[in-house]
Amino acid sequence: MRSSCWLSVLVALPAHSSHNGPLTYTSECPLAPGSLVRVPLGSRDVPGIVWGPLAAPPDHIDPSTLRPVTAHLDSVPALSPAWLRLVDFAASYYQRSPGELALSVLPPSLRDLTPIQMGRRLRRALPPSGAAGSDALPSEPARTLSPGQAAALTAIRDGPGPFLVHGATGSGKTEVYLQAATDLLRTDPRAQVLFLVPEINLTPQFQERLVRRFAPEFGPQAVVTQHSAMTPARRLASWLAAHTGSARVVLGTRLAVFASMPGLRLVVVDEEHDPSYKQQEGARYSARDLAVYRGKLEGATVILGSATPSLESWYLSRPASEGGRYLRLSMPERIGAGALPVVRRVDMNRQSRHALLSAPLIEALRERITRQEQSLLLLNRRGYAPVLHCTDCGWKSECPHCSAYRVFHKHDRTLRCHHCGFTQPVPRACPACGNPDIRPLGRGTERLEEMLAETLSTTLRPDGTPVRIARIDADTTRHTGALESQLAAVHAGEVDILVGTQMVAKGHDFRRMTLVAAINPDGALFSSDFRAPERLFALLMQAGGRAGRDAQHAGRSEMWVQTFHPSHPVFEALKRHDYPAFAASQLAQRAQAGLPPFLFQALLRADAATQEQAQEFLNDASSLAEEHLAALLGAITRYPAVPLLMQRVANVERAQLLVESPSRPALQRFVAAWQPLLQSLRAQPRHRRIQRWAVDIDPLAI
DNA sequence: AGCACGCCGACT
DNA sequence: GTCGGCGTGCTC
Repeated sequence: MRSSCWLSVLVALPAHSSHNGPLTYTSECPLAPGSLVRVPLGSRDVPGIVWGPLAAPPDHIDPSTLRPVTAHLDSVPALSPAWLRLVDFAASYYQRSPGELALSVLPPSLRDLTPIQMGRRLRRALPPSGAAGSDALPSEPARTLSPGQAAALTAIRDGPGPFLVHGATGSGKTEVYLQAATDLLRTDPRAQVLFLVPEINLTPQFQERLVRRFAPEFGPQAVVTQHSAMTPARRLASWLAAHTGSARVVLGTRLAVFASMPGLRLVVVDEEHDPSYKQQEGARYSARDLAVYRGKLEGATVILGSATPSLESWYLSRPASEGGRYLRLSMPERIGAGALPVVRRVDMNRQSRHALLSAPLIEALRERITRQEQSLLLLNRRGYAPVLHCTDCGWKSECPHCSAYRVFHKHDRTLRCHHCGFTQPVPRACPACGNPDIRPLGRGTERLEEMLAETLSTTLRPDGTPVRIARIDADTTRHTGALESQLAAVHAGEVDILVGTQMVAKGHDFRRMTLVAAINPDGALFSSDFRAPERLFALLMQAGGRAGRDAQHAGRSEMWVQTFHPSHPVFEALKRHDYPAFAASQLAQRAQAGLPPFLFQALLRADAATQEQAQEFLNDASSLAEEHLAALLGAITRYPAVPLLMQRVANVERAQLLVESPSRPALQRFVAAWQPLLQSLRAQPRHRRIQRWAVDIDPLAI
């Protein structure tokens, strides 16, 4: 047997290993780019992806040391050139090795199975869909479009895009996506459509709707889902269905932006402003931004949709005459259910000093109970109280491992760190001075639920039974299925007042809910995070959208905001449901302060045992850039290393260094040239104590 | 990232 | 005398 040709092959070596490009192997027969193979690497046998044929082995290497490809997974068709180009772009843009990125976005079974196991797996046909029981769902016909929807759909059919569909909750954005998709699926029997959503378990209604709409016309296997929480077998089956073209519609989370789809014609990014589209570890890619790039690469239409777009996308959708690159499609009217909720601000300066619930809000809750309507109270802190403190010596429940307080959870009497998980029983007396009088400080959802029960203990429902209060947060939904069953109870009308964190503000329609109240949203107003107001506005708009979607209750539904700053511009804009005005004022501030989207940012982050070690590494990296990359620094601003806001987590000190530039290409060139310097710096004995370092391009928080 | 090779402490 | 600690260094 003789090996007659050379191949470059991607393997999962990280960017900060000495060589991170494709490796060269020999093969008896030429293999197409995108073929899945297994190759020897040191003493291991690892999965690889054929990058391309090589006319001759690279000259820096002795050809006789080259090793042959071990196996070819020929039961799986090769990945397309377009897919390889997407991976190549993403790897270079986010500063990772192409091999590491490519292998990390494929289903694990594709990496782990040998050709024989794969062949066996493929013969044992498994229904690919994650949407089990789809045939039981009644079909849903296309709906008649409002003028606004029809105009948006026409624009999407005509133009190349990308499109930013801006429409309030209930304006019918989804129907526009569905009809745009239906068009393409009907015209071209090979066409495929990709729907991206922030969190799949928060949008079961969306998933059902896709199945009801597309399964009757395009077959029960036409819709598949892709997200990382699926079992390996299902994930593989879904991936293969998309890869072979048998699935026409793929619904997935950010990972699905890398779904292999040979017939991709349309990508929809729903709730495009949602931060979960940005991967927060490993390759820190933005699935929304990659979706736009992928659309351009493959000639597929891209639709971004939101009621509260990210300021980046909003700015990119300014008029083309001003440099905009997306086409903005606005759908202002709320269809069917009618009016948007009335926004009411409660000035907490006029309420009794430590009241968590203002008197008018309590009154409004009582009214809802009388009318047998539901209310939702949002408080973004789980647990009973965020801190426990000693009235005598001032001790506070700090976490010994993190720069954070441990949260008091009353139901199991524990102090828990929400960052590292460190949990202890609540001490009987102050650990510092022995004083038995230790008290909770501040309020979380658990305490709100308790206070509410006390406050309403004498209030009865019309049938004479007590008020039913439920709480949904990360603590009550720890077990699988718990979230679904609790939401089902709310939908079934078994709950009068729902207390929850922001996890209940997303995705769900609560038909009988006529009151949504933000209990204490002020924290975000004066946060050091410049994106905090944007996130607050999106959250409150989205939360308000939960209310009154049922025509029967429309017009009576209200969004309440308890605040010490009732005239703050965020709340003024919210009151008018005026996202464009809010965006305009935020953009003006961003432009003046020199912040994104008017410039581009990258973070260099480092973890070490001490803050000094971490910062030393970053500042040395900065000096190294000064020394060696002077020619690239023209349009670049570097800042000194600073501790992260959450400085220490699980005994690891974290620091970061911000780099920014008004020019994205200039920032790219600089960071790419910096990378090898950073690797050599990390290898120096002086920086041996650095535990991890990473580059974050377009960071969401600084 | 793995995994081997390599040179120093507590165990059968 | 070995088992094993994790510090450097290489992987086509």
